[in-house]
Amino acid sequence: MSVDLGSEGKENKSRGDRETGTLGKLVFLLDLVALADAPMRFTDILSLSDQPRGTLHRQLSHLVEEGLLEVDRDGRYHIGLRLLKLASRSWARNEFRAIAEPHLHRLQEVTGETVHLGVLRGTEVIYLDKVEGRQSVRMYSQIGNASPAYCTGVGKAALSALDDAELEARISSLEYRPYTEHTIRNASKLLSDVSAVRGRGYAFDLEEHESGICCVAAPIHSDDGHMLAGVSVTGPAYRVTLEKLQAWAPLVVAAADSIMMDMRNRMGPKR
Amino acid sequence: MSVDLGSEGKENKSRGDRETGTLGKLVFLLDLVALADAPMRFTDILSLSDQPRGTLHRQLSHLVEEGLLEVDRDGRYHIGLRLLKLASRSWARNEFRAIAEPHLHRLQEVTGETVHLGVLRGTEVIYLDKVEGRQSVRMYSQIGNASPAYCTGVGKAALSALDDAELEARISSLEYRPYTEHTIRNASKLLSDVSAVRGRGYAFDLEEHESGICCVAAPIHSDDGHMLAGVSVTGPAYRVTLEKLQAWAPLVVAAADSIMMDMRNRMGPKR
DNA sequence: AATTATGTTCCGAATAATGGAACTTTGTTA
DNA sequence: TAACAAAGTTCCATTATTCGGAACATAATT
Repeated sequence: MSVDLGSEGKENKSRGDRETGTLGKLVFLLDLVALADAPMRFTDILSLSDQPRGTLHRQLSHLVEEGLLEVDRDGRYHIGLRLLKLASRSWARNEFRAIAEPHLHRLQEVTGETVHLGVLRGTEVIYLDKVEGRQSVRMYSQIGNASPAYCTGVGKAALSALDDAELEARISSLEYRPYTEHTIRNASKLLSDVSAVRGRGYAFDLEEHESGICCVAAPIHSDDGHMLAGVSVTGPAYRVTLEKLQAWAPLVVAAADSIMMDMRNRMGPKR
Repeated sequence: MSVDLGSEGKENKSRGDRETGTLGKLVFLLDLVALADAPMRFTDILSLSDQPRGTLHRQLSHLVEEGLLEVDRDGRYHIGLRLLKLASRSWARNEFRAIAEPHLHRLQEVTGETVHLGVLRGTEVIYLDKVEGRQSVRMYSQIGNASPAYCTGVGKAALSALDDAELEARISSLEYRPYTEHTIRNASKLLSDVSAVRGRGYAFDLEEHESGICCVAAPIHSDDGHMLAGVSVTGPAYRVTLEKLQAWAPLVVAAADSIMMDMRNRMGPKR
């Protein structure tokens, strides 16, 4: 049996590209509805999708019929619960997540801080799991969340496992949005940081994504380099100093290595 | 602003119905992959979907292109992380969930047992949130989970808010699978139980879905009856006696009422 | 009540999905 | 390791669905 984390998808289409195929158009609408800052009504969606009214109306109707979207009494569209059902089911059965879980807990206990597991998809990190201390609050909040790889520990760790050509290709045409004053702002800065990560075997995020939040992260990758991920220990800057992060680094790397080991074993000897 | 929980979808199609429309066929495949007991390869899916090989192959390819499915190196299909991203985002912004959250926590603290929030969809309950005590274990596990309404507290509570005609229509052609020896096995039994729930204002689940697990639940519904949901307090039978459940009932009902109140306020005076 | 903004339905034309068959790759057996 | 079988992929004329403009309904606003 093999680890059930799929390979990475195709390149991210630039947003400008017209979505192709019937499905592409529909998924574009799902994204539109899910990522909008506020719930949208028919006309709001109409103005964002350059479709004729009739067409859009039918597309939305189909999505609603299938339970992928829902419309409330005010005519506002929301992602349907059917997607939650699908996602939760697949999350629960995700083999990679299951393998990593005990290691995440161990890491959490040793460090006392929050532990994340994230997977690289293109230039985004999607968080697969999160283990916090006592406060059982909002565990879900981070799971499924997507963040740019260039400003997160897990992201930079995962990027460090790419070869130069692939790395270049991914990060050259990126928009480097400055989340904080410490956020990396261009490809060359990122390249040098990633090469430092390669050297020492782990990555830092020193308030680069969120002010006051730091982390150490180590890369996880399958033997064939097809799957890239990372583990991290995260905490508030006032409590988590650079010294502490450095002290934890070996533990994080060890956890990442253990996860890789378990994956290899689970897959059996072949390949 | 209104509560952002959509109305219920169309009736559940019986599984035998051939899915109609391009989207319907694709979603059917998503379900197939997500609900399968074990990961499936191309041929496995082929044998379950009565499509020609070429057709199925193209359909799966499209789903993979859009990130809705992923294929691992062994050719096994899995739900793509894109769905996790969509679902997590919409969950985080779900207004109904957000409104209910503080009430769930309060209920958890008072009772010391696990609290659930579930929404009725057809004859299924989909859990929207779960609050546990200290044991931080697998909080996620239940969220997004779907269970039959007829054997869960939340389900029976939600059903009790339907009028007779609607209730009849939903539960008459149901398959009553006996999960435990206490599971309700037919429509008439369910009807009488639901009418008891209507009388007292709350529902029990006495080991009807899972052996050793009991709960009390109270109904939540929008003014127009378009949205049906429920809150419950759940625990192991050895600790949670019928007496305790009865003692908690007023608290659960009060929590449900508070949630309804907050929803009304959030929606503003009109309607 | 009149008017405008918003949402829904229709139907010929345009486009994308279909499915059988040929082809390639991967795995199995002698 | 050669020969065979099973699994997976591509191709393309046919068929079914989607497209989109315009007419039709329904709410919201003045």
